[in-house]
Amino acid sequence: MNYWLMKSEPDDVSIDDLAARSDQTVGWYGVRNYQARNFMRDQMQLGDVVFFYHSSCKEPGIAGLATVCRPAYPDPTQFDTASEYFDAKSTLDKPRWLQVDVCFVQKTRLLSLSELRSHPELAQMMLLQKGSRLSITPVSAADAAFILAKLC
DNA sequence: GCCAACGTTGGC
DNA sequence: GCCAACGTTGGC
Repeated sequence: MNYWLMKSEPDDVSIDDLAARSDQTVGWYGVRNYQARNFMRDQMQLGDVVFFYHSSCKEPGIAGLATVCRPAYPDPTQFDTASEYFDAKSTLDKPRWLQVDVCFVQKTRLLSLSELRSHPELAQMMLLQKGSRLSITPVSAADAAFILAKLC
């Protein structure tokens, strides 16, 4: 089992939005970065733990926990000409972009980015590296345990 | 709104 | 294959 940090803009999908869905599940659409896609394609497994991170907002940070409840499959928005995520270079038999489904586990207190940075134990987290912009990053088991302890 | 850092594109 | 120009991310 692996641990991941996945960024979502709360104006788009927040942890509350996820909790409010009838199936408490969301397809993680819109990833248009190859490295992030490859994490989903090659490494994400059913049951992996997801730290649900709110980005591009007033208080960026970890806002809840989720789990991977469907492994990678084609992101439907790449075929939707009305979508901002439409990709003309993608075809049905050769889709470029993938998504996983993520299922709500629980909302947590907000563990802010500044608080994450304040812990030297987490200094090597990919999220915290200078210039890191990836929307999906792996979290080591040790870092995950540390974060989970801080969330409770 | 600014801007640093990174990713992608496309001409050569 | 190089690399300049451009686009995007995302914290501040």
